[in-house]
Amino acid sequence: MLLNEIGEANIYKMLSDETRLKILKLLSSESLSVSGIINKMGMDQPLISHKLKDLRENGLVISYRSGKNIIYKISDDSLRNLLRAGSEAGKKIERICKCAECDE
Amino acid sequence: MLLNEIGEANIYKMLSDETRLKILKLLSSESLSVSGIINKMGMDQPLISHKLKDLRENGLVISYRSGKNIIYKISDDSLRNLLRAGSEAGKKIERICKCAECDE
DNA sequence: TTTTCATATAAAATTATTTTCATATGTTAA
DNA sequence: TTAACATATGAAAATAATTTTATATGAAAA
Repeated sequence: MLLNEIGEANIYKMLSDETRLKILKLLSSESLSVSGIINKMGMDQPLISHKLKDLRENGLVISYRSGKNIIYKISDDSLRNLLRAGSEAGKKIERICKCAECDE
Repeated sequence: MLLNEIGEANIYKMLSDETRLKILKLLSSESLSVSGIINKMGMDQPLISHKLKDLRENGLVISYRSGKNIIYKISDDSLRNLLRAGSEAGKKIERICKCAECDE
């Protein structure tokens, strides 16, 4: 991951990975520990940790320790709006593609 | 580019590339021919054509011929909302990163 | 009907991302 | 202070995306 450049495209890059996107969606409704996330996602611990690192280093999530656990939460409400807009657009585009000539 | 799977993450993938993002932003305010885009972007023709193909095959833009030229336009208004939400979130996250411990 | 212009495409070369595996670190419980 | 737990990290392996170069296609003008 290229961490040095910060910018809008980076946010999209973070969301472009299915795993990171799922994690962020989980965190958009509740804060969770790493093991909480691992459970809900059913994926390997190091993979989840790497994805969390990506999200953290790009500022999309924030973490803090609570006893044994590290809790992750979404960093800003504007990301919830972004997720909404993305899922809106996703539906629309999907419909467009069903009829038209994209992918041909 | 993996074209077979369609989905939300794909839209984000399209926007995660600076060049594609710039093109889409251009097209969000006006329809343009390929050469129009090439001029505004100052980049090589095959590169732009490839990026347009990505965007087209993923349903984010639509094209039609007009005389000698091929005109590209954004496929749906929901993408304009998405771009707005993305740039909002971008600004917020940038601010968060300026203070906090991301990227450390 | 050949030439020109605008755009697209294929294939190779380059570069980046993702995943996995092995291991390290730091906190708490014993 | 050792053992156990939760999480992070590094490095290799696997996979994917981007860029470039060269060439093809197809519409329109000559």
